[in-house]
Amino acid sequence: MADALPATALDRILELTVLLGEDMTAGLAAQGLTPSRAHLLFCLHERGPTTQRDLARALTVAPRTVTGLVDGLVAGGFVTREPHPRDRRATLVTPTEHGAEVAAGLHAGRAELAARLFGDLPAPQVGDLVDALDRVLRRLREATP
Amino acid sequence: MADALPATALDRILELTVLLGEDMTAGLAAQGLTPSRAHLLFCLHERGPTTQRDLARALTVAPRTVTGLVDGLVAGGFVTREPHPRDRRATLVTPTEHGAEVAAGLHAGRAELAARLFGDLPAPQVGDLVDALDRVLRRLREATP
DNA sequence: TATTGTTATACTCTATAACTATA
DNA sequence: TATAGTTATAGAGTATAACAATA
Repeated sequence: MADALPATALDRILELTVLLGEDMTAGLAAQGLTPSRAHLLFCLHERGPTTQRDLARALTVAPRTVTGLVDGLVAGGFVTREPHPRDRRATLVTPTEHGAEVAAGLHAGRAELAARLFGDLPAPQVGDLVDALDRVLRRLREATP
Repeated sequence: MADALPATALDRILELTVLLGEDMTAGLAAQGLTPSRAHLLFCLHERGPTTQRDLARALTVAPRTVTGLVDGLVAGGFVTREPHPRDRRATLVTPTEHGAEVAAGLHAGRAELAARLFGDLPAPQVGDLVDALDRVLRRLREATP
């Protein structure tokens, strides 16, 4: 029991991971999205219409996985598959109006959650927290390249 | 762009979530475990031989899910199903010698990871980090009961 | 010949419902 | 009647391999 502080810090982060995951998954489910589909939709929101191939690369996921995710998003009315104007093999996954609104909402929701979690803290404390997390992230990347 | 600091803090935590998850999943996979199976094995390590029913309660998971997880752990030689001494309906999931060793290793690995991430930081800084995370966790629990 | 997206197959995790054996 | 664990079925996410159409 010489130094339990690091272990406590890790415990808190793991707990935060779980709670944050549950919170976000529940919020997404309320809109008819799974985390993976939301990730794809969000990606689309940033990049505009994109081929499935490029989506697979952007999400570091197998092409087959994108087929399934897009199938689900099409069924839910979030995106459509449009023909690529110059490559008849490819399809351009394109957000519908509804999909674009939801994606914008996700973006706003993220800022809202951040405000809920950190908005009340004095800025210097949030700054210190960010610095500490940066250090931890750096160490994690060093050991796991 | 009035106050991007909370958003940055959330970004860091989400990134940490992803990296930590990958790091742990890879470590578990190297030992032939998935995260869910490791969770069950770890639970068993803390409680000793346990019925599947109680495992389902402890992991907040459907009984059927426990059947599948235990099937996998039995196939991997981590646990066995032993008859319950007083209730012939129930089985006591029991770690094998190998399973107990792996579980102990998981425990040690967690402390190691904590040291890797936070061991070099001065104790007061780690303390501040824990405090900040506690505050965030409290807010998350308040809003999501 | 290389690339895009598909079908086919398989595995993990999860859930609900119906069933068996036991309490 | 209630409980423990199973089978049966289902759906999400992921992966690999083989294949079609197109480049």
